[in-house]
Amino acid sequence: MTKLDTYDLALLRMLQKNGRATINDLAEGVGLSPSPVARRVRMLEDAGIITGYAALLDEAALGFEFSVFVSVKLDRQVDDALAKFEAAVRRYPEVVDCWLMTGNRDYLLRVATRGLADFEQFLTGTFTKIPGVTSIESSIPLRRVKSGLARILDQ
Amino acid sequence: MTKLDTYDLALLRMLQKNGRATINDLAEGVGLSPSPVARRVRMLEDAGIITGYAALLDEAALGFEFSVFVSVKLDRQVDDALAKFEAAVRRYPEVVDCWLMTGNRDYLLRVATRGLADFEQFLTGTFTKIPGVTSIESSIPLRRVKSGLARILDQ
DNA sequence: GCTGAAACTCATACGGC
DNA sequence: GCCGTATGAGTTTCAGC
Repeated sequence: MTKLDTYDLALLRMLQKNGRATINDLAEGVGLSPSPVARRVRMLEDAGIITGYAALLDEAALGFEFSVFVSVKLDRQVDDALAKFEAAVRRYPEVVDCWLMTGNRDYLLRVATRGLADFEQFLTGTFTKIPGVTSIESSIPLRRVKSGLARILDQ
Repeated sequence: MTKLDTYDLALLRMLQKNGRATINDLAEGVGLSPSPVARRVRMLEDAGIITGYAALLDEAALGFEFSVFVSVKLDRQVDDALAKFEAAVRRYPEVVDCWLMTGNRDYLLRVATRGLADFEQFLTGTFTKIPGVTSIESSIPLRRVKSGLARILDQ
């Protein structure tokens, strides 16, 4: 991995705020001509620093207003429990985000559904049926205060 | 808010996977000519369903490998504690994500830093100094299993 | 509300510094 | 490694259906 200079960091900051910024926009923003900007952006993509681009969707506007944080503990006895659980989690669209935590086979998930009824159906109908899932604890958020994608670069 | 048809949903799905997909790509994907696709995308933006576009950055590649989930409880006595806390949280680049939870003025945050040392410095040096912050509980994740931005549309 | 074509903007590659 | 130009994509608008 090559070292990033201030131009690269400025480009990342701009692209994090607007992933559809044109090369010309970026060039003007950082004070270079379009050619080196295009080359640098391609470098950042090839180096895996920019992993992709996405449209940001308003979950509430799409009807998925109801998020729940779910804490899950897996049974130590069940073989391949982690692998199977993670595969299932990746498959379910309801699970937006999932982290493996330190400790006792704990996972933290954010599940987004249309409402409490849909959430309950997901939980009892499909989620608890994943082999190895033992205890489940749900926490309900009131409101999202800050929704970052990744750490915003300093300065 | 107008009802979304299957073309709109297909466009959202494509743009969620690739926020830089061209109008021509999208047109081919959904089976329309470029003109109506451009119009529909603009409509989705204007309606606030697409709230923006972002480059997805690899936090680890940028050196922010160390994430911590922080649970915070605010003092009921302190006036404006919530507003001040939220303003601070929005200001700190270390705080990537923050949710107000149901219950007793609880917040759940994800904090991303370069390592344990930086995290400790952030916690003791700046975070605990926010007025009203009483109890803090940290949980350390091992690995991110799924990193969604928003609920992926069904089907 | 879609199609297709024309005008314009943007991206990419290359020669020169 | 950057700049400037030229060529080819991509975008946008408009007339016609």
